[in-house]
Amino acid sequence: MNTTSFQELIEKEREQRRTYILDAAEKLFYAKSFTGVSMEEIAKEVGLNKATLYLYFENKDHLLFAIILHKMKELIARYEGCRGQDISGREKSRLLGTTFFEFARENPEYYRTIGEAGAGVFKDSDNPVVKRIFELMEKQLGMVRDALSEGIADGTIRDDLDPLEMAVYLSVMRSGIVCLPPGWQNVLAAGGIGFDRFVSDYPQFIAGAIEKQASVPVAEHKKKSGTAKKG
Amino acid sequence: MNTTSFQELIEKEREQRRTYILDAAEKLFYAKSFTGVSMEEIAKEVGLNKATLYLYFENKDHLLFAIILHKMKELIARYEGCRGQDISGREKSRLLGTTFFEFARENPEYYRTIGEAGAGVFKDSDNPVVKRIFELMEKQLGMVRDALSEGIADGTIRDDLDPLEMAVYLSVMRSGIVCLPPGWQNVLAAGGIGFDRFVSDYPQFIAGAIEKQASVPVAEHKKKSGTAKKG
Amino acid sequence: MNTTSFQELIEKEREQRRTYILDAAEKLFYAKSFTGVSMEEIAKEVGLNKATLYLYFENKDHLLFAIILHKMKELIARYEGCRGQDISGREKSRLLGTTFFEFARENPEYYRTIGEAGAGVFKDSDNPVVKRIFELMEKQLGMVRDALSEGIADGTIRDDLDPLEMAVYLSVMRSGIVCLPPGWQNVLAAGGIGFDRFVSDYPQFIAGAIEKQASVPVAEHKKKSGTAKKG
Amino acid sequence: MNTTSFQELIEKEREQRRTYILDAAEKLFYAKSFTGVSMEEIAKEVGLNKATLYLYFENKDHLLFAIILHKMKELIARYEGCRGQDISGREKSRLLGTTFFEFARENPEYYRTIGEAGAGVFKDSDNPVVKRIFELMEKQLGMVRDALSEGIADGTIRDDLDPLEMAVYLSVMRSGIVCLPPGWQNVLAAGGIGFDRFVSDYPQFIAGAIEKQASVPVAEHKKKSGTAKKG
DNA sequence: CATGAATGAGTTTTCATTCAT
DNA sequence: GATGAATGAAAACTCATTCAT
Repeated sequence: MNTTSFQELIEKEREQRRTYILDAAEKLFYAKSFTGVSMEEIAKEVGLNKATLYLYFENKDHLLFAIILHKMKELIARYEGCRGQDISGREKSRLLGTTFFEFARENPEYYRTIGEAGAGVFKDSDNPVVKRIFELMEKQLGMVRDALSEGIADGTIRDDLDPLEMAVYLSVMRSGIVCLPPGWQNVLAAGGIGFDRFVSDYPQFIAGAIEKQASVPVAEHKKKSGTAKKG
Repeated sequence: MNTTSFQELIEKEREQRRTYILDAAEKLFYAKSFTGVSMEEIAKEVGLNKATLYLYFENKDHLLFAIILHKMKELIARYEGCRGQDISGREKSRLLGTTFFEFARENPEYYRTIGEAGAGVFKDSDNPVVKRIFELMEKQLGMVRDALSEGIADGTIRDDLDPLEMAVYLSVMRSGIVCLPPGWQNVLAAGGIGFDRFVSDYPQFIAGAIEKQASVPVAEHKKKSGTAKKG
Repeated sequence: MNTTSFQELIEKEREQRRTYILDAAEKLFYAKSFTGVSMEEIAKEVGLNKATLYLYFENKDHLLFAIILHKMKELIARYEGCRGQDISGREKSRLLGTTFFEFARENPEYYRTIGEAGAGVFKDSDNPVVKRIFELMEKQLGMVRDALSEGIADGTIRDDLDPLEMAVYLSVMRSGIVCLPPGWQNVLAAGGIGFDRFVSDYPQFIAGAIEKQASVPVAEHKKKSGTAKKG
Repeated sequence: MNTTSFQELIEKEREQRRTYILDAAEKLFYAKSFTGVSMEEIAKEVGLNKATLYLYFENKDHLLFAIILHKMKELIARYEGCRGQDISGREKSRLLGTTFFEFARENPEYYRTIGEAGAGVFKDSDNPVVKRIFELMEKQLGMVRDALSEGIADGTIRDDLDPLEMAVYLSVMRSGIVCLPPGWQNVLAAGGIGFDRFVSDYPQFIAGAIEKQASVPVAEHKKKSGTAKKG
């Protein structure tokens, strides 16, 4: 019995070719930058004619969009893998963070690339692909927010801030870390702190910002007025 | 008595013209983007010949460098204005944060612009100007770190993390916030959280991450299995 | 009884598809221009593959040729409909003119399109299709000429000019009118003369150029020096 | 005494270079067609870099515009040379016609070229250059109309048609003649009528269409049936 | 017959940069 | 010092056309 029709085979092959192109483009974008790579180069890399690329992607922008879409879906899939576990909201949030950093380590140049491509690429917000990207962004943030909401409900996450807001703080932080500009990276290194340690110390740093505290932190004390400098 | 020599006068004029050019370039870069603006446009804006720009700046890149340098110096100057106040390290750190956000609000496009210009601009790290920029980055971070160190010393800042590391976490967070990508900004807005609130809530969020805690946070507990949801 | 063989059926279908393509191409050419329309667009319009078009027309040029051929045949058919009427050569010539303008009004974009496509399309004058077009041009002109000849014979058309030559003058004029460039059209409009009036006044204008005059026109006389202004 | 300032010299040189470019472009456009010539070719022809062309003309279109403008001005200048002569309106109109054909013979490819370029080039009717072209068109037509008006006044031109309308008829005819498509040209040749004769016979042809007639033309009469349907 | 895929050659335009004056 | 002129290199995108299936 023929389970895959001829049509499906054709379609599959086409999809594969698209993937080849995408992979080549991705590789080149990472090596240089989005604007730094020409369609010509990409074409040469895949061994296709420049014009052929336009049969698969209507735009240079759309190449980037496709990459972004792909990566977002992958990350969301991993996030979804974290669902349904019997853990506290706090744990779940941490798990999402770990998942993210794992993903980022596997795609070290991805975030830098889209950061540099700049928001200008998404200018045409009517474009369905751009819309889809925004939707996925929302979905991703929503998953982080949901974990936090659970944590608020189960008392493991602070309840004095909006969970969506916190989700964005966390996301900003996480992507900021994986995109750490070389200047800062150098300073850290000069201070004896490698990038890996920087990443692995992060959960400890952020914990206090999101967990529900048993009691109030040590009160502020004026350096001046205070007789005791430290206690 | 003529205290300024002829040479100095010449020099001063030259400096002034440099500033004119820089101002024009800045304005245009913000309005479009670094790559989106041509030397031609800048020249037209200042009313000079395109070639003349090259008498003041060896490169288009150097225009950007000069802007960055200028802004960094300005911010550092403000940071320095925070020194010598008789406040706790915690307070000082907060003050630096506030200073930063104030500065960012006054230069709303600056961070976006250099973010989009991308790290690629700094490729030539042998260039003395690039080196200088990296030095100032280090200096800036150093000032944040110093405030944190003071806080560690006076017991207002947690002492289980390296202050330099924390300084970078904070910087990442702060610049991430002021460069919040439109996608996330939209999601926040959809959730009823305006950008201003997002910025002003930030200190409350981050406080727990940097302050010294009086006691351990609430322990993790199983969400489901736990009889008590919240204790 | 089956009078049409299988072969003929096939042929008929093929002819039909050719017509579909032609119609689509015509429509698009009129809407934009010959060069402004791509084979891709035409293919999409008919719902066929681009390559398929080349099974029916060896060239993009040949698409235009076929359209021209078709239109010429149609016009010739109408011209032929004017034959055999019991009217003077003068009347017949006028009738042909009316027929032409009627045809032009029904195909408002046709003449503009081929005008813009330019004579360059017919460069390859060895091509049989191009030859055929030239033949039909000749035939068309011949019909106008014949009407004029009849008129010369019956005394309704001036006899001091070669009828073929006059036929070309008339044709030039007619096609010039239906292709009136927008610039002139605007000037006319500004002078209060609409295009329709311009067309309908034409016969009155041209009449004097072709009819046999009973007597010599008023002699030229000096405007200023002349004592008598008009004789 | 220096009557031409340095500025003027510079300006003059620039103008000269513009003219060089224009001449080259004109030559090439005539040899092929407007769309058939690339900026590259033009640049090569003048021995300049492609980019340099854009310093003198903002567009490929503007190259054509400049050529058109130049030619129109030249023709208008010649038309103006026909003014103030002490001749009848009829004579003046004829003179303008002769002037036009002379001009056209000196610029044999010009009219064909702009005809083929098509009205599409003037799409952007807001463009000041396009506007200027339209103005000159109007001016040109106006001059023909004025001659006819004079003729109407002095009784040498028929007075039953609007002079502007007649001016357009004449202009259509004239430009149609100089742009005579090769197909028709061939037919004429086959009939033993060379292009030159075709042009030189034209005044005789058109005379009856514009001159005031002393009497009514010979009435129509039925060719065959003879008895006269119309009396 | 029909088509999906592929392409080579081209097009206009842009830009940072240099150099003679 | 300032500039008008010039340019080489590139870049994104298009299109008529071919060919294997």
